[in-house]
Amino acid sequence: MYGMANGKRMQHEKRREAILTAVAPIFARKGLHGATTRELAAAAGISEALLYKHFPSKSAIFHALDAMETQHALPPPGLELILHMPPTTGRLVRCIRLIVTQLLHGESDTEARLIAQSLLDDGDYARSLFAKRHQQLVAVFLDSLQAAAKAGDLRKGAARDESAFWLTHHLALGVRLLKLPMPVATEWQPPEEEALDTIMLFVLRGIGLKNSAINHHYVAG
Amino acid sequence: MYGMANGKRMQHEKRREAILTAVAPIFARKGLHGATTRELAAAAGISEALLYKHFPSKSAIFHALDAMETQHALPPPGLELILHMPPTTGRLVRCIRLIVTQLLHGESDTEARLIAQSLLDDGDYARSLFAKRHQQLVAVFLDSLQAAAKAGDLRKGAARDESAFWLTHHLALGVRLLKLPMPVATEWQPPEEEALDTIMLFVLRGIGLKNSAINHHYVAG
DNA sequence: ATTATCTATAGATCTATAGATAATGC
DNA sequence: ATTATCTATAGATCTATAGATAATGC
Repeated sequence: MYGMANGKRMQHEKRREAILTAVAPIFARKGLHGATTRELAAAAGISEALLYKHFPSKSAIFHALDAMETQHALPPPGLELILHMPPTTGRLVRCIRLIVTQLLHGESDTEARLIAQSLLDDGDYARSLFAKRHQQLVAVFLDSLQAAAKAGDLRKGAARDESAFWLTHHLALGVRLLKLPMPVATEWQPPEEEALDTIMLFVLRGIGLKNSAINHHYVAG
Repeated sequence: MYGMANGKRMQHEKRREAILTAVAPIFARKGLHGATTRELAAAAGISEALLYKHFPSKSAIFHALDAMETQHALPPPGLELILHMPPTTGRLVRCIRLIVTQLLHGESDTEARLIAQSLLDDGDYARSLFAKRHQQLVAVFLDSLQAAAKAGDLRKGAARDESAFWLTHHLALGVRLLKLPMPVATEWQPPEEEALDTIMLFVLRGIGLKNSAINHHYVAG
């Protein structure tokens, strides 16, 4: 019984990608050390030997996966739109909504788990993913924050630097990570739409927007 | 060369605790599956065989560790004080500061990692830890929020339910988890005091406190 | 006499490779 | 003829246990 098991033979490059895609949930759940080559091969529907035709070691697969995920990390839908808007309070609100929804709903469990795994390890993956994702977004955020300040939409004492961006980011990421296990790890479990709304208002107030600006630029739901 | 290696012989119960304490950083970093019994024994300074005199399996050690950490989870210093204050805006601010500092500075890397490991697994540990830690605190928080509302210290639209508590909690936890890897996984890296201050102000605004109330009840640094 | 501890090891599992086979492409 | 794939397996490591020894407590 030598030869192919399932009759599907792929080109080298295709197979390589298929492996990385299939293997992601395993690494995401168990981490580099917890995942076994047997599990990885089973998930990819191939023999363990074939894994090693494509990668020299288990950790090479893991790092190739990180690289692929980073490369495939698309700018969130809606970024293009925002990039070409003039800097205003309205753009600031859209920018924040973008960050929050991307982390909260735009990310699969597997992606979120890979971030958490990275934080428990050397952080390389999280760092390069954030760098790639938010490079443009931070600039847009700061521009718009500046504009909001000039328009008089910020309360006294509101921060004008990137801290507001990163607190928004970290809050959304924190909420996302706490939703990972089943059942969820927190008592606070509102339905999706309500959660988004609550977080958005918390953040908009948190960065120092006045009520008038919030009411004008943010529409719930 | 049979017998003792380091000449230290302990009573059963003492040794059990010593094992769990010594083993915590290993499980925290590598997780249940990533840690090997060899590493665990080495960390505890004993033979692998002795591990199995105290616990029936590796995962039993892991769960015993979770149980110990949950049990040892002390109410944060300062809780006692707050419990006996009358519900006011001032108490609300102290309560928030307590949550934030406990997560941000009151928690070792090992403890924070165990939480993250739990979120990647079944979440049981995180859930029971939070339940134990915050049981009293949530009630205090809600009381005080109510009082702040009555005193006219809340802006229009501010939430009156536990969502404010949990967003505070999740933000602080998120920031803490992102600080785990070396180097840190985020571009935003202010010194400790500045970070605390920035987060506190973000949260106090986020839950809807008016500027007057913030200025009156929160003193930076 | 009891018990805390060790060394040694069995058996399972895991990582990685060698060598064979079947599908593809010329 | 090349290459994608498999089976089989070596060698390392891992989990857990058996059986021996040394310290403690009576």
